[in-house]
Amino acid sequence: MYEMSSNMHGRPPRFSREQIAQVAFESADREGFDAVSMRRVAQELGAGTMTLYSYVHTKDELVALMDDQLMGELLVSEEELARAWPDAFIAILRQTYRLRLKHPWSLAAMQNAGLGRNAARHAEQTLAALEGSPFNDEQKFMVMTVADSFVDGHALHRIEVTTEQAPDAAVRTRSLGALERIASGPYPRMHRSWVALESRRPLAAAWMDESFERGVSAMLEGFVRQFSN
Amino acid sequence: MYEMSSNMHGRPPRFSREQIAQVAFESADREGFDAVSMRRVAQELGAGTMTLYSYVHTKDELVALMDDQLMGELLVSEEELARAWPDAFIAILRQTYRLRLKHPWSLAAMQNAGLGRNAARHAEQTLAALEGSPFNDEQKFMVMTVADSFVDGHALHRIEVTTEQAPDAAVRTRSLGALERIASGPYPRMHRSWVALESRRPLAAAWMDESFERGVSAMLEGFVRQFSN
DNA sequence: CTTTTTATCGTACATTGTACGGTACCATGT
DNA sequence: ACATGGTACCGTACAATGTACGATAAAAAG
Repeated sequence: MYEMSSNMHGRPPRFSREQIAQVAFESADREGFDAVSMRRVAQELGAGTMTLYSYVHTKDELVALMDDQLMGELLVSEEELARAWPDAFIAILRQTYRLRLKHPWSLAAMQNAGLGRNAARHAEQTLAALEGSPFNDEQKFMVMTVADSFVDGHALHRIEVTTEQAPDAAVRTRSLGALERIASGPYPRMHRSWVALESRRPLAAAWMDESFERGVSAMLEGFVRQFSN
Repeated sequence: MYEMSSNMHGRPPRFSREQIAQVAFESADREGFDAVSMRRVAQELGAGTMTLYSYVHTKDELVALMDDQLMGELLVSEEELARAWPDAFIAILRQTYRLRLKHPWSLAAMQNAGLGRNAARHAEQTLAALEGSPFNDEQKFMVMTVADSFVDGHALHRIEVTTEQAPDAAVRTRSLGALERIASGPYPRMHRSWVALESRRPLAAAWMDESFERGVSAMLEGFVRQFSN
């Protein structure tokens, strides 16, 4: 589709789309997704704002490039893929999970991204990691879908809870923090579970990690049984 | 904390917070989450824009009210809760899933919402639905967390795919649509799975539903086995 | 009526995405 | 060497956003 570097017309570009995406990517990591504006990105590149629109039709397209860059970090070596089921598969899930937590904006960005090149490669690799599994092609696809859903959902909830930042948030929104609400309201079971949890510190991170791991293995175990009729 | 209707001072409010939240809620359903602005909501109420700020400190607080209203739709009758494990629990998961699909904006809204009153009630009910299960208190909490993660993640992915609207989207973002990319690139396994899927039409909705159902039961089955050591 | 308290809302400002149009630049054709 | 045409560059402008500020209006309490 694209003409190559021969047969060039007009002024050559100063940047590449990947460069621009990278700057936006790092900006999102540092200042948060909402802080990524066309003006800011352009400024960090030392360019005028509207210059970006020579590289990108719309901001959504820039976001899609960011997402593609992110998914690139998920690609895995061939040796990694060759590991026996279910190790390679679970390793990919863990890596995806870590990536979502490291770049919390990616879950919001995803919405306007579509299936990029690296996302497709990642999916292909995920299917490859299911090679030794007892599933057929359609089942593999479903297991992948379900597992990805769980990974992203778990990351989403974890980010949500973690981002519920310090003490003034409750005041700012005039709503109670989660703990005060549970403690002060008629939520006996929530309270019981909370107490049961408190005896097993540390709470937040380690418990979330265990929850993730158990979720993954429960799901896989269930699928193996379900698809072995 | 709050004074009751006796002992009132000053001008009485024209609206209630719930009213305002409802208008915003319906607006989000009709025009999408991004279309919900303070100006629009105020206009639909027949009020000046800044009037809203007598009811709400910030837009995030309005979003939190919308989320609370949403979670209210999840509350379930006592008879429903009394059903034998795992029926009540699965029923709640299905209902949550349907609600997420019906109000796709809710996943984005959640991010700035925090644990509202109805969300806490919903969690309490979810734990109650686990009453006959073989899990202890801490395990119940984890099963709930994991299940909710899966439900929301599945809805997130499904919305993402569904919203990838018609044919001009690919042009608009200069990126290929998912199908063209899979068809045209080196993604043999994706292609195979896709072919395997095409023989089982209808594709989108029914397959997603099955994927959801299988994911839920796989996960529960796995948890039961895992927690029965 | 006066005072106190609260609701209402017009104006203003900073920030956003991006349409428009002009200018600068470079490879190519003559 | 020069003209041509295509592309990058970017200043300006506009509509829309959240919301701070302060004036005004209204209703209840004294």
